[in-house]
Amino acid sequence: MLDVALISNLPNFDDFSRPELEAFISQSRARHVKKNEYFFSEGDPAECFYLLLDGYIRVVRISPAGEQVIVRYIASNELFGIAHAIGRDTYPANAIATVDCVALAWPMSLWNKTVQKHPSFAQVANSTVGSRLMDVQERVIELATEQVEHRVAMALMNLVKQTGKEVEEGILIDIPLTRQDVSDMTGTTLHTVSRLLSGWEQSGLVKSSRKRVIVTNKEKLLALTTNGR
DNA sequence: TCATTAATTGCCC
DNA sequence: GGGCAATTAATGA
Repeated sequence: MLDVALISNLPNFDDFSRPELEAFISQSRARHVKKNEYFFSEGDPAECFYLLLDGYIRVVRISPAGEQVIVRYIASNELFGIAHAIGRDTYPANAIATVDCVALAWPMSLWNKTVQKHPSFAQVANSTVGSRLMDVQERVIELATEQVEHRVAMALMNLVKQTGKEVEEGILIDIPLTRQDVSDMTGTTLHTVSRLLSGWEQSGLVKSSRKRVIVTNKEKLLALTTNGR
């Protein structure tokens, strides 16, 4: 089976034997979701957990004021929709395909069994939950205390880490990314983001065009994330 | 080509 | 910095 070769190297499956892995995968269903369509919405019953094979997903919540907030992006080979790992039976946010995506979906009823039987899987699940929690906490502090310029620089660096792709001019953030998206991540407005990016483009830190951002000077951008004032 | 969606900029708070 | 409006640019049907 093609899928086995694709994922057998992931740390999630270190302690699966080949037949175990094949059996596990045979219980999943491949789900293709087109750009801008939903894997699931906030509050939906958490019927499945997923492993993203290809694409990028943005995790979005709607604030009480009705504004959309991009909580994070999910890249390929990450688990998502793992509501049971945090003791929920509904999904805590919307998961929207940023580009065309392919994921494997397992019925949530398999979650407990899998975690109990396979420490490697449990460990990846735990560290996924843990590092996402850390991210959220860091961002709450950031939003409350840091300058906008600092936050935007931080958001771009995180995207570089997750989705960065080497190109001639620098590192491309490999998802369609609008100014609006960046402002939804950093709690600013698209205007401010546009102005910041224009300024950075002038000084040679980034290069941007419609839905595309290339970081041309990672060091300087990184410097903005550490002092920022 | 036209309609839609994104991005920029200037002005004011 | 944010909000708004006008303008321009890119894109996809």
